[in-house]
Amino acid sequence: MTTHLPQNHPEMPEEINGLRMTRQRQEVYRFLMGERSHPTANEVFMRIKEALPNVSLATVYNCLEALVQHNVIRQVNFDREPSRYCPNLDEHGHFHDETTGTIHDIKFKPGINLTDILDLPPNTVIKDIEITLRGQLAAS
Amino acid sequence: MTTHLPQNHPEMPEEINGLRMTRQRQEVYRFLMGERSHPTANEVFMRIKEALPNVSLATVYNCLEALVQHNVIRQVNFDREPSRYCPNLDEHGHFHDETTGTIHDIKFKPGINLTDILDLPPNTVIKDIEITLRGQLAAS
DNA sequence: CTATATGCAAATAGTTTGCCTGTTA
DNA sequence: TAACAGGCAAACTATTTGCATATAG
Repeated sequence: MTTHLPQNHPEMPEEINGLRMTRQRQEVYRFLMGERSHPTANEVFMRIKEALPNVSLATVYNCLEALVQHNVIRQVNFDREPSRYCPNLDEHGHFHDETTGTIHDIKFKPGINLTDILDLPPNTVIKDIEITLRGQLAAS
Repeated sequence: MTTHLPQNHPEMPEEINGLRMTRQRQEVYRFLMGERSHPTANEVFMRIKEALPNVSLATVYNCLEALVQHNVIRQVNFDREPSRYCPNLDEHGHFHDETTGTIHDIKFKPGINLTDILDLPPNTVIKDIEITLRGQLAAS
């Protein structure tokens, strides 16, 4: 039975996409990688406090922003609700099930290129696309 | 030269989609209908103050929410920025040009049904779809 | 030793709420 | 006259910032 966590996770690289992986960033990243629930900053905070009791919410925000800026995770926004974070870097959308409050990744059907269906002005450089759906997942 | 606006705009119906069109809601709605710039609540507020000097920002928020709830206008959110409001009820997306800060409606190419390209779970009832793009509109 | 990251508390900004008054059906 | 809408200020909440300390290259 271990009483203390090691200072660093051995399987965690020192850097991801040029971002130095400090202990706090490691915990944030590790937690997100194992989650499909698209947690909020506060949920990440609550969870990694178990491993890092002194971590602050501001640091969690800083870590999340650093990871987003370095394309390690994605930030997902639903209306005016708190931002959520997603480890899935594939191009995909998000479905917000109003009944349960859960969020599901939505893939595109194979062979679909999103820009093909949008009537974009010429010479447009798209940096990011966000597709969010809201509705209900009826019981089958 | 008119010195005062009439109490109500003659061309404005008393009700839209079951929503009673008070003087404040009329001004908010009329302004939005003539705008393609997707104004924020504060921009609406600044503008309709010209016609209604005593209007309050809270009332503008209330009017906007009432209009959104009754499907008279749409609310558009970009990341964590202030909500914007759009009089275009057709299914469409929004492109945020980072260079100018402007927002453009993006139509879908003809014959495209959005749900056709999404790999949705069965029995899903979609209430709302939001597509937002961020990027740059290069000078042609 | 210099830059960067953390922790904490305070500040910020958009939005909402409470309460009282005014208006409308 | 009962329900709803408006105006104002205060409250709320997610997020950011300033600053002092700690850590890393």
